[in-house]
Amino acid sequence: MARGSGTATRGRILTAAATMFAERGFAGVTVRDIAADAGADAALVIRHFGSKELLFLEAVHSRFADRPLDDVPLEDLGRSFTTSLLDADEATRGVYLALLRGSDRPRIKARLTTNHESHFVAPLRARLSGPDADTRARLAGALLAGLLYSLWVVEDPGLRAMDRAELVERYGGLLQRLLTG
Amino acid sequence: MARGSGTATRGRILTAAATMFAERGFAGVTVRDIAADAGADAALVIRHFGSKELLFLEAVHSRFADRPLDDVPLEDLGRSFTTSLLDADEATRGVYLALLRGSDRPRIKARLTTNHESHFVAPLRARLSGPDADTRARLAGALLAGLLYSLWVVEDPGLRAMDRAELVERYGGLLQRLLTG
DNA sequence: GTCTATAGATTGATAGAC
DNA sequence: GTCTATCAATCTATAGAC
Repeated sequence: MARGSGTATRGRILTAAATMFAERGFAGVTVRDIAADAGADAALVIRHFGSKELLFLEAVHSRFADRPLDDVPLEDLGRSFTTSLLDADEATRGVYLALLRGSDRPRIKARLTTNHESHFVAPLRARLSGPDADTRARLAGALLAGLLYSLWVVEDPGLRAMDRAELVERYGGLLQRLLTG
Repeated sequence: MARGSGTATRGRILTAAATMFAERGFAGVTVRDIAADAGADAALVIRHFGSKELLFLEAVHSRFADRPLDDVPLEDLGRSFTTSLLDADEATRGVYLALLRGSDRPRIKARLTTNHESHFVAPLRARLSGPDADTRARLAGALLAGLLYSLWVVEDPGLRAMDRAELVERYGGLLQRLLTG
């Protein structure tokens, strides 16, 4: 067992925490809930991770596809990235919502910010060039975040009912125009 | 005093609640806090409003400018709407964040959804025509929400540091292209 | 209408035995 | 490393006197 990886119980707690936080958010889960799910004791959870918030930060990791964009032609980037976001699985959505709704806590907000940067802005900027590459990537990040926000947080019924291919074509097309004007 | 408006105390509770919820969010304020700020008793707060959540829903109203768009030429709509959002005051931002972070509660999420519809989508759709007016308005709503999300929730430092006029020009210009392609 | 008092439940976190 | 027991501090909401 690797150094610092702790016991099997620690691993079970981490797994339980990741699942439950993604399903019910930070406030919706108690330390006791996690302990019960992991077949352990509440005191042990705190002993291993220090606090509920530290456990949250350690357990919850965004899982947006790491780098599915390297092989994509530059002119397909907008639609391709949009597609990959729409294909995000339930757990990924859950983590996103948990971070969002827990963002009144400074450390959770900080995590949300770095996630936004590393998952949305950075991958796009890496494919762009020119003096305003950073600006375009950030504007594109805002654009993409708006789509997820509308679909997953607000749950705009009109957007949800929209044909997926048309959504990719129109929103992804708009993104593409921003990236390679 | 108008029928149903209740007492002066009721009004003070409502005012205190609106202010404090906007500043600290739903979870960050207790009924006791509100009562103390209103110079009343916690029990009275519940007696008047039934529950903390009902008080929240009654006290918190989004204040995005109601309809500043009717006099705006159609070709300036994108930049104009973007500008008005960037000019939102502190209290408006607070309400938006409180709704967002409280959206794990079904009734608060419902409020967020209707606010999104009435403040972002509906005003734009009212100015559009054609068979896909509704679709374009909803996509535009997502776009705008993404900007607020990036600036106010994620607080993307790159976007925050950006020149305001350039932000309006680029993001508002993109919105304009979506509205009147 | 307003208050005191308190129920009643839950929470995160700690102390200390084993 | 794991558990029992419990602290100590919340919180929302209610009952009932005035």
